[in-house]
Amino acid sequence: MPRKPNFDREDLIKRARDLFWRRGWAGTSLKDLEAELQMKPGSFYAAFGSKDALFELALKRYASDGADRLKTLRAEHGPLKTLQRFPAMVIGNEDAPAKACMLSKTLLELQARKHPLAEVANQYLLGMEAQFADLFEQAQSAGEISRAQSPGALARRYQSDLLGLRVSAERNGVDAGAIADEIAKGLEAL
Amino acid sequence: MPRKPNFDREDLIKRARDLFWRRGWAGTSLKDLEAELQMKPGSFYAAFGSKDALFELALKRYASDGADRLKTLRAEHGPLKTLQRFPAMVIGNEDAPAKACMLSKTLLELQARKHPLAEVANQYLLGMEAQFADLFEQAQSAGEISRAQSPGALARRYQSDLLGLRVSAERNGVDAGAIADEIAKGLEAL
DNA sequence: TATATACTTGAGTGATCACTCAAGAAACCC
DNA sequence: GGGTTTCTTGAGTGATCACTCAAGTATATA
Repeated sequence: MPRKPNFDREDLIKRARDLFWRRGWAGTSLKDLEAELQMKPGSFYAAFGSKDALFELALKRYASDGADRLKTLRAEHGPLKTLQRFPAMVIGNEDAPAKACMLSKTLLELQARKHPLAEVANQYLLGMEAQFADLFEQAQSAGEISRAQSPGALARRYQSDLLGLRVSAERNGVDAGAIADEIAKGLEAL
Repeated sequence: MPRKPNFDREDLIKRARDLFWRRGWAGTSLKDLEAELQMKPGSFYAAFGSKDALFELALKRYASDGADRLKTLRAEHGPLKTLQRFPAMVIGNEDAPAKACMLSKTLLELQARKHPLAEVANQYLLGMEAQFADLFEQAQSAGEISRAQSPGALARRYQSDLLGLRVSAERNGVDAGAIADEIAKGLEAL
C-alpha cells in the first residue's frame, strides 16, 4: 500500500554530515539543509524528526567512516605503519568538507551548553582512542615499538596529537603536512 | 559637560571574553550579553557598536593576556623551562571559562563561513607561534636544546601539540595533565 | 541654577530560527 | 480501477535573532 520515499536516506545523511562538518551545529540552519538535501520541511521532519536527530546520525556516520578508514589502512599495513600513515591521510583529503575533526568541532561548540550531542561526540572520540590503543598494543606485540608506555597512554597522546594536527590544518599559513610527518616520525622512536 | 558612563569598559570586555570563550560566537546571544554585562541594548550598542566588534575586543584581550602569561613565566624561568611549564599552566586554571583555546574555537566555528573574526583569530594564533619560535631560538642560543630543527618548525609543532592538548582537556575522561607532562618531557629530548 | 551633552532605558524593528500541519500527489494491494 | 497509505508540499507557527531609536535621566560646564 505505501508509497516509497523518492530519496536515498544514506546519501542524505552523508550530505548532511558534510554540511554539519563544515559549518557546525549552529551554523547550519534548516534552510541550509532543505537546500542541500532538496527536501521541504514536511519531508525533512517526517524522515529525520529533528535537526538534532539528523546531526546525531551524521556524527554516527562520521565516526564509522573514520573507523573504516583506519581498518582499511590496517588491512594493507602493519599496526605501526597504520598509525604512521593515518595522520597524513586525515588531513590529506582535499574533498573533505573540513580538515578539523567533526567530533572535536562538535565537542567544542556544544560542550559548554551541555548539549547532549557534545556527549555523543565525546563517546565517539573515546571509541577512536580505543581503536588506537588496540593498534599500539598490536605494534608492541609485533615488537615494532617498546612496551615502555602502556597502549592506553600512547593512544591518549596520539589522539591529542591528531586533534592538534587537524586544528592546525584548518589554519592558514601552517604546513600541516610537516606536522603529520613529525608525528609519524615520532612513533618510530618509541 | 558630558555624563560619564557608569561602567568599567575593561571589566565589561573581560566578562564578554569569558562568555564568548565558553559559549562561542553563535552560542552567545545579545540577551546573554545584556544579562552578563548588565546593559540594556541601547547602552551596549553605544559602547561597542555590535556583537562582532565586542567579540573582536574580547579576542584581542584574550590574546594579549596569553602573551602576558608567557612573558611572566619567562621572567622567572629560562626559555626551555618556560615552554615546558606553559602547557600545564594553560589547562590548569580552574577558573578559566574553558580549557580549549578561544582562538582555535573561534577559528573552527567561523572559518567555514569566511567570517572576518576567523581571520582575526588566525592572526593571533600566528602571533603566539612567533612568540614560541622566539623562545625556542633563545633555548637554542642558551644551549638548552639542539639546533637540529629550526625555531619555526619547533614552534609549529609545539603550537599544534598545545592545541591538541587543550581540545583533549575539554573532553571527559581524559587525563590532560598527563599529556601536558609528556609534551614537557618531549622538549627535554630535543 | 540653567543649559548642554552624554548615557540609559526598553519597547519595538524586520529577519530568521526550528518546526507544524492540512491538503494534495503518488505508489502500492486488491 | 478503487481504496488505502504514505510521501510531498509550502504556507504558516511562535520564539528568538541582532539591532534601532525616541524619550527620559544624570552629570558636567558656565
